[in-house]
Amino acid sequence: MHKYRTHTCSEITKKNTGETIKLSGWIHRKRDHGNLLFFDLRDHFGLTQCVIENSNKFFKIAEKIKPESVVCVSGLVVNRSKETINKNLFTGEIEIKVSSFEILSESNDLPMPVFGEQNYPEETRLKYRFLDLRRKEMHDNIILRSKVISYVRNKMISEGFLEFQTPILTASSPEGARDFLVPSRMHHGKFYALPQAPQQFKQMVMISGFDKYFQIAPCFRDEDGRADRSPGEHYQLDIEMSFVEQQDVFNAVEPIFYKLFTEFGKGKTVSKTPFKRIDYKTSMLKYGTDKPDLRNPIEIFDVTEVMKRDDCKLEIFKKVIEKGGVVRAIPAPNTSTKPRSFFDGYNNWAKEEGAKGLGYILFEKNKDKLIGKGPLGKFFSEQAINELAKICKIKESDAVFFSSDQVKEVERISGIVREKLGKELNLINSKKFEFCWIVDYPMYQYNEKEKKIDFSHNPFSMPQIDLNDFDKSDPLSIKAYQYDLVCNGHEISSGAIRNHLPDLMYKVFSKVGYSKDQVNKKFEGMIKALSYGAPPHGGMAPGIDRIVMLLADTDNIREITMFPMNQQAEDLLMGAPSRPDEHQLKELNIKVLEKKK
RNA sequence: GGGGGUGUAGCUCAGUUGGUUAGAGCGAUCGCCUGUCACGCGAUAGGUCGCGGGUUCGAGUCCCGUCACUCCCGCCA
Repeated sequence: MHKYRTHTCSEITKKNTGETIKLSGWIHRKRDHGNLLFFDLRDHFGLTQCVIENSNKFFKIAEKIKPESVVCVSGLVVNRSKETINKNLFTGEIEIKVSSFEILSESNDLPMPVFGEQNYPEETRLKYRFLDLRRKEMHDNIILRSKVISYVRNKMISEGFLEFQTPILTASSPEGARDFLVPSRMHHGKFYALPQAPQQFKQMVMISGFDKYFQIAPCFRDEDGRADRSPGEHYQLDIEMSFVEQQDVFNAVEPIFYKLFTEFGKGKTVSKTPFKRIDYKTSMLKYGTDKPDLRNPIEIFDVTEVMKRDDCKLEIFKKVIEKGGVVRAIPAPNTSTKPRSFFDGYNNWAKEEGAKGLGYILFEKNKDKLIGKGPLGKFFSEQAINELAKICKIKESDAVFFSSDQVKEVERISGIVREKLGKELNLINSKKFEFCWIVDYPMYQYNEKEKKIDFSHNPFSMPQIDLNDFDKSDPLSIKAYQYDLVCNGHEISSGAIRNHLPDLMYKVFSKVGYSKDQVNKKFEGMIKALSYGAPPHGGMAPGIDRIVMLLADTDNIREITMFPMNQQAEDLLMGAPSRPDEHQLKELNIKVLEKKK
C-alpha cells in the first residue's frame, strides 16, 4: 500500500464499500460526541467523513488533535445509513471507519479558521496566506486562474502562436509608469529596470521573423494599488502578429475571448462575435468614458443646440456654451415619480465629485402634451421640451440630468452619473459579459498641467496619417491604430498596430518634444531594428488578472492572486521589501540615505 | 503626496446623551455526550478598547496628534 494514500478525499463512493483504503489530508472539522468522533478529512480534491469510536486505540489522539493538522488514516469504507447520508458531499454516501491514524504534521491554534465562510481581516489573510488559500473560495479562484491560463495557452498554440520568454532584467524606458530598478553589481552606478511590459521585445520578435508570438508575461510597474490593480506586478497575455491590420488582430482574438468567457463564465451570456466597435470619440459622448459598461442601457446625448434656442431661457447653460462649453443630457428612465430628494441627492453627490451641479427635468404627460417639470422645467417652451425628448429618446415617466461645462469635464461627470444611475436603478444585467472594442484613439492629448502635447497612449502606435501629411496636421486631430478591448466597464486589454517606419517614428516623437538624436538615443535598439527590414505588425496585451476577476466575479484582485501584496506594496508573508545587509549594499556600491523628516 | 472609512477578546461584532465591574457569538481549555455533518450541553480562561497626549470629578465614548489596514484621487505610455 502507498505510504500516504490509495485515494484522494473526493473519490470514494459506494462502489468502494468494503475496501480498506488510505487517505491523507487536513483535519477540516471535528464533531466530537464523546465516545464517537466524526472528522472530515480534506485535501485539494474534497472531503471525506471519517468516524472513530472510543474502543479504538487512536480515539484519544484523534480527539486531541487540532483542526488543520495533517494526518494519514486508513480504514474500511462503509455505507452510511439512509438517514445519515450527506447529499451535499460527493462522498456523502460513505464514511471511513478508522483503523489506523497517523499524525503527519500538527497544527497550532489557528489565527484564522479554514472552515466556514466568515470574512477575515486582510492583514491576517495576507500574513497567513497559506491558510487563506486552503479555504474553498480562494482555492477555487486560484484553480480557475490556472485553468484560464492553460486554456488560453492551448488556444494560442493551436492558432499557430509561439510562446517565447523575454528578459526580466532589461533597460528602463522613457514614457510610461515608474520603473522598478535593479542595481548592477558589475556596472557601478548603472541599473536594470524590470519590464513594464515586453513591448519592445515583442516587436523585436516580429522583426526577427517569428510571425506570431504570445507570452503570459509578468509586467512590473511601480504604481499604487487599487482594488482591481495589484501594486508592483501583474500578468498580461502578450500577443503580437506580423503582416496584420487592426481587423486581423480582432479576428484572431475575438473567438478566443468568446470561447474563454463562455467556458469559464459560469453560464453568463457572452457578446457574439464580432464584438461591437465604438470609436473613442463616440464612446466619450455616449458613455462618458472609454471603458463603457454596455450592460447599462443609458446613453448620453449632446443637447447644446437645444439650450442655445431662444425658447430655452436657461441663462446658466447659455453662458457656459458661450465660453466654449457643452451641455449633455443623461436620461434616467422611469424616475419622474421619484421624490425630490432623489434628484437633489444626485446633485449633491455630483458636487462632491467636483461637478458644478446637475440640473434635471422630469417629464410628464398632460392631455397628450409632454411637459417638463422640476426646477428647470419652466425655462423650456413646449417645442423645446419636445425637441429635448426627441433627442434623448425620452418617454413620459423619465427624467434627464444635465451636465454643463467644458467638454472634458462634462464627459467625466456624465459618465459617472450614467454609471451610478445604472447601478441604483438596477438597469445592469449581471448575467452578461458585454464586450466591445474602443478604436481610433487620438495619438496625442494636451497636457493641461505642463502645457504641452503628450502621447495619449502607446508612443509606438501607428498614426492614422501619411508621413507626408504629418506636418500639415493638427497633432491633436491625429488618430492612431490603437484599440482597447472592454468588458462590462473594465479595460481588459489595449493594443495597437505598431509604427514600423523610423521616419514616421521621428515625426511622431518630434511632436512631444523629442529630437531625432534623442529618439535615436532613447530607443536605440528599436530604431536600429526597424532599419533593417521590419514587417508591419501589431498586437495587444490582455490583462490576465482582470479577466480572471471578471470570470470569478470578484471585485478585488487579491481574491484571484495567490500571493498578493497589500496596498502599501508589502508582502506580509515573506516580508518584502526588506533592508539588504550592509555587505550586499557595499557590493553594489549603494548607500541608503536616511529619510529627511 | 492627498481625501474618506475602519480599528473594542485569537476571529466576527454590540457597547445609549461621557457614569459603577466593557458584553455576545465563534474559536481555545476542561468536563459530559455513540450518528454528527455549522453536532449538542455545562464551566473556565482570554481585554493597554490601535498608540500618545488633552478636556473632565470621571473617557471605549469628546478634542488633537500618530500608527495600521482598506477604498478612492494623484499615478497607471
